[in-house]
Amino acid sequence: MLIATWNVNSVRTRIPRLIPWLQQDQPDIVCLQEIKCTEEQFPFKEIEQAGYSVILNAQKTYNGVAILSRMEPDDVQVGFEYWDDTFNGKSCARLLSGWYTDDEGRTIRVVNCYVPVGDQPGTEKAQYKLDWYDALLNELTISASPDDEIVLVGDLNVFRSAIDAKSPQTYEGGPLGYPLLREKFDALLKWGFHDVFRELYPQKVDYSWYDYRSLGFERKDGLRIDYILATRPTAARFKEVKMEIDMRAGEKPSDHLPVVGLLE
DNA sequence: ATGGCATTCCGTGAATGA
Repeated sequence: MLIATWNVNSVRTRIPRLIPWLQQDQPDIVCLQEIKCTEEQFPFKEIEQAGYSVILNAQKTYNGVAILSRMEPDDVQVGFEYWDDTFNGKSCARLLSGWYTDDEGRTIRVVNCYVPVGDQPGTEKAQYKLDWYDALLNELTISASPDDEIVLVGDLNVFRSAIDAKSPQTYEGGPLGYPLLREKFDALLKWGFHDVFRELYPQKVDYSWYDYRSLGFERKDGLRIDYILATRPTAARFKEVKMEIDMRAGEKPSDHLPVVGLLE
């Protein structure tokens, strides 16, 4: 089974890249972030015609997450159950969970996250990001066990260490990499998640995002900020994780590329 | 040291992103 995560930076704009990719790779479960549209605006027709069911936590203009799947979900949780995800008085659509049963009858909980980007450490936006991580861990602590089959994926907006950045000096100490933020990420690992890519490939240098503004892709200057995390029993079944670098090239790419895991 | 590109909207520049 293939499980993918992709920050598409507008699902409507990305349809000409998304549909051929779905048809070619045939991922079984696809978690999208930054769909940037309401449910009414969502391109159901094209995606359903490609053979996918859709669940949504949608929002006008900003954020928004979706899970596409070749099988129907058994259950859905839209957003947080135990926290009000609001920033500057506006409700944010950044979290969506679905439960899926594979051919062998195993049910997996898939948690799709679009973590706030934040801002320089110490700012209000940075605090919202740290609070978001706390709320996510709280949800899991209440409603799940590290022995469950769980895959937590998405744009987690943090790079773990120097190996996850081409120019760590550019990004170190900024919105995506400082000690307090990494403590929050590490708390997920401590709870029981495994960074599947890094555990499969301890030395591999691969990035999931390249800045549009500084022509990061052309300079091969990226960050690994999109992740597939899994609990122990599930992590042990991942045989491969691939960054789809070709999707960053060509016409109208997202600034993020799809990360695809092969689950046996 | 700076800015650069892409996306959205009751838009014609501002806000947001990482």
